[in-house]
Amino acid sequence: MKKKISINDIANQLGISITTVSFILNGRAKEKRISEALVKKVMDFVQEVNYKPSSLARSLRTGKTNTIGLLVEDISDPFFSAIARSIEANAYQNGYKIIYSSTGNDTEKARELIMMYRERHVDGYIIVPPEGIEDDIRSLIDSGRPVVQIDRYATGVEADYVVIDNERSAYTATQHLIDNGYKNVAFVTIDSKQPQMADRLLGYQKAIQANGLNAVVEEVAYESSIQAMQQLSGFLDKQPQLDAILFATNYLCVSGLKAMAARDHQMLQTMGIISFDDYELFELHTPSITSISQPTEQIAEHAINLLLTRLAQTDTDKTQHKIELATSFMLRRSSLSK
Amino acid sequence: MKKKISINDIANQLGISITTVSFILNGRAKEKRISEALVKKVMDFVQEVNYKPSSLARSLRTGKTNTIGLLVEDISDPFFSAIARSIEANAYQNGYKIIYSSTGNDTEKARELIMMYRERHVDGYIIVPPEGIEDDIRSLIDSGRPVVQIDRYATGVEADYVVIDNERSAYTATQHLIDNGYKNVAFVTIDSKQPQMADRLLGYQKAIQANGLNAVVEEVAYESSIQAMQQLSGFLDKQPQLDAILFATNYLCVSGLKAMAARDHQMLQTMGIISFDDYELFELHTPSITSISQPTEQIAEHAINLLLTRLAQTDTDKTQHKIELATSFMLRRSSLSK
DNA sequence: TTGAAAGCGCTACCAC
DNA sequence: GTGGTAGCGCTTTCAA
Repeated sequence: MKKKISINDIANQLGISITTVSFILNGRAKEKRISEALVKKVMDFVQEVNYKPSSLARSLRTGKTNTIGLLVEDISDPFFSAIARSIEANAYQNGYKIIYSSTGNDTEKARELIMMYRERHVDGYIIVPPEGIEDDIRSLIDSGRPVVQIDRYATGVEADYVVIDNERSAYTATQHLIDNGYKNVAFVTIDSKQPQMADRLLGYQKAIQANGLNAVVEEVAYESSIQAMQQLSGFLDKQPQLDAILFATNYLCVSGLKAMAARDHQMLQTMGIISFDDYELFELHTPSITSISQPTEQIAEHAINLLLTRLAQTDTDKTQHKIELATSFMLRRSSLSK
Repeated sequence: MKKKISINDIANQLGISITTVSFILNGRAKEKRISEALVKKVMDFVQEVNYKPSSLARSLRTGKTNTIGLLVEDISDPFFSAIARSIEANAYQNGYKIIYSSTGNDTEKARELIMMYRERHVDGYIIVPPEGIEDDIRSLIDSGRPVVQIDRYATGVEADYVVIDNERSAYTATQHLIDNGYKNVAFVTIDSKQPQMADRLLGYQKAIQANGLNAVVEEVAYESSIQAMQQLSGFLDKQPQLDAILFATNYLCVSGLKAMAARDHQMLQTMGIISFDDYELFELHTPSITSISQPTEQIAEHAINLLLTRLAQTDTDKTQHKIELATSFMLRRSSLSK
């Protein structure tokens, strides 16, 4: 099979030095004014023996691995896997490979993973930061490794980020429910102080306040779908006056739908429902579920572009780029007046 | 920050040779009978300066990168992302990192990706093989790189694989529909000759035949959800006698559900429906959708174990391991007699 | 028990 | 225009 041919072999076979071969291979032939004939000869030979430079040796020498570390909360979540898919496509187009991991939103695990990536000499990072990871991100930046955060951001860290307009989206959704005649709108969220959730809460609260209504907020300590369903079931019992719910994430909404379906099928028909993050089958649900859809492709594109730009520039630009994207309101049945 | 300390620095600081340091670091102190005192001294110092060996240099030297290449059809598909998640967890536990890509079931792209992985000196491969990739996989195996295929397998290649019992699952599902009184059961599949689809078709056909019924098979040239929906809509028009459908994949089922919902909401209630691959919201659909659920965790576990075993053994064991797992039949409303 | 030194394959500085 | 050669940081054989 492939006898693992090296640059040395090429040079020997052709009776020239490896330096020359290296220059030609790296497209610096012109610059070094190497004759066209030689260039062609080398290129042809390289083709013929199907020589591929060892990226390992190159990386060892240059310190660059052309690898990007992607750290999401959970790769099996449709929102994150959609982003992963776009990032991957973009990265490969630019000669970068992705190595990924799921943090499970666990700070310790995320910390370990960052260490591993560091050891592996990952060139840049795209991270969905869990709480408490601030110092690690800062340390990455300080040592010259670019980091782009997505979906949320660590507070007090000067790292680029790409997020959505959470407050406005929540406000609009809440107002929409109110406009459709709902008077007792609850907000079901997770037990987290991270900015994306804080902003969604804020948007909800502002809309409720602007309309002189009462805010009802339920924080779910999300551990499993079943446990969340139970908590939500209890919540529905205790708040019989509710006529609408805004869910802060799609998996909370799914748990909520299950809780309602299990209790009382009628409730599902009359309750006003909106979910953050779209889900393919929301459209097919009865009633179809209105959602706030995040532009996954745009998020991925901005993130990778930001990162590639930083990777390309040699000087360490300290300005922090903050990108906030708009969401799409997917209007369906569940939020209309009943 | 971290001044990138090397094994040389350690040796210098401690006034010993790098050989000794290397032995200690690689746990060969006993074997080399290095004094306890020295070992402790070195370990302490390593701790203190937080030294991490360069995996790059080590890889260059040893030829091992502790990286596994994962090639799936589409990482944003819930089935594949669930598998990816499990594989990742397992791999990390064993000191391996994952680098992944989506092939989009495109042979050319898959081929390129395998080349890239090869250049990167990936130690082993877990692949969902598209059609026409046989030679590339064979070449990988021949050059001593272990490959485990999942979900399907390239015909005529002696590479390990982990799949499910497609024929039996399809047979059981079809028989279940017939048992519930459906007489005109169609099979909706994709335009592919790959073994997993061929086996599902076979199971369906055998069940139909065993019951003396007529087989109706529709092959969808899946390009997009919308296009699939249109084709299925036309199919439903042309086959008004149908009373049940077995879908070969979950995305086909989703398209089918959309097609039915768009045409005639009544049809959704009376048609017998079963889908391959479970989908979280199938349970919440009205009616809830019966499905054939694949054991993603088991698939991932077997795949990674197979691979790690091969990676561990030095001799090239030529016996091909073929693992066929059972599916779970998720009985819900859509397949019961109406 | 420990150390010297040869490479793994490549890039880039400096000579000619 | 082309070539010698010094490393990048590590493992491992051989010697002491």
